[in-house]
Amino acid sequence: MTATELRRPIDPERVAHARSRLPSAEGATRLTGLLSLMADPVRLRLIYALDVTEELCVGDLALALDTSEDSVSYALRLLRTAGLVVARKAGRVVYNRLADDFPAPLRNYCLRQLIALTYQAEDSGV
Amino acid sequence: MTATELRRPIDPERVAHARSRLPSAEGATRLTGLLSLMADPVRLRLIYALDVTEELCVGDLALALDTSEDSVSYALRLLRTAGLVVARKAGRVVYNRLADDFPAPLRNYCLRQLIALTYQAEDSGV
DNA sequence: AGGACACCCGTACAGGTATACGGATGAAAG
DNA sequence: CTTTCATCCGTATACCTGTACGGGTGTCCT
Repeated sequence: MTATELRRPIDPERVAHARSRLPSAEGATRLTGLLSLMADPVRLRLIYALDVTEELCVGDLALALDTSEDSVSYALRLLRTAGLVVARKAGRVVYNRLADDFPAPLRNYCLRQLIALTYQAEDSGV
Repeated sequence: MTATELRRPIDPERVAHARSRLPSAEGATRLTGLLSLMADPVRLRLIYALDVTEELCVGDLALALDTSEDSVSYALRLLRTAGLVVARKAGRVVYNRLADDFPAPLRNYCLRQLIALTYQAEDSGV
C-alpha cells in the first residue's frame, strides 16, 4: 500500500514520540548527499590521499590510486561541486586539496576506519 | 586512457607518500558499504527513530516516517543483513532496534547533524 | 476452522550513478 | 607557431539501487 493509508499504531506512544522529534526529509536528504559522496571507494581513497599529501593534481592522484584519470577527474568534479575540494591552478596543472570546512568528525572517523580496515584482515566493529 | 598507462608524476615525492600509506581497495569498499547504508533519507530517519524510541515495528515505523510499509521493510532488510539492526519477534509483530555494536561515532555525528539541519533553515558546515 | 492482520519475499520497473570514449580548451616547450 | 601535455567536458552505455505490486507465511481472534 502507498503512504496514504489509515493504520492503527501498535505502540501509539512511541510513534508519537518519534514523530514529534523526527528530522525533516529535506535535512535528511542534505545529509545523505554528503554521505553519498563519501560512500564510494574511489572518492574515499582520494580524500585520504589528499588528507595525507595536502594537495595533488589529477594525474598524480590517478597514479597514487591506481585508477584512470577519467575516474579521478569525475570524482573531483563531484567533490568540487559539493565544496569539499578546492582547486588551485598553476600553469597547466591543477592542484586539488580538501576544503577547509571539510566536516572534521566525518573525515577523522572514515580515515581512521580505513587504516583499521586495511591493516586488519578480519575485524569486528567496522 | 585506461588504468594501464605509463605516466611521469609531477610530484613524485607526494605520490610515493600517498602510495605508501594508501588504504586497500577492499577496506575502502567495506567502509563505503556502511556509508552507503546510511546515505539514504529513509534509512537515516529510520535509524533516528529507532535511536529515539528504542524499538519499533514495521507498521509503526511507516507511520512515524510517513512512508509506505514496503519502503520501511526494504530498509530494515538491508540494515538487518548488515547487522546494524536486530529484530525481536513477539507474536505476529516484529520489533526492531539498533544493534549494540552500531558504530557510535557515525551514529552520533549523523543524528546530531540531522537535528541541526532540521531546525536551521540555512546553515554552513553541513 | 475461518478471517483478519503484520510482515516478508520475489519480481518487474524506473531513476540515478559510475565508467569509457572522443573531442575541446588552455598552457608551455621546441 | 606548431606540438605536446594536463585537464576538462559532453555523450553514450552499463550498472546499481530504490520503489511498487502481487502473492505467500505465520499469528491472533472469534
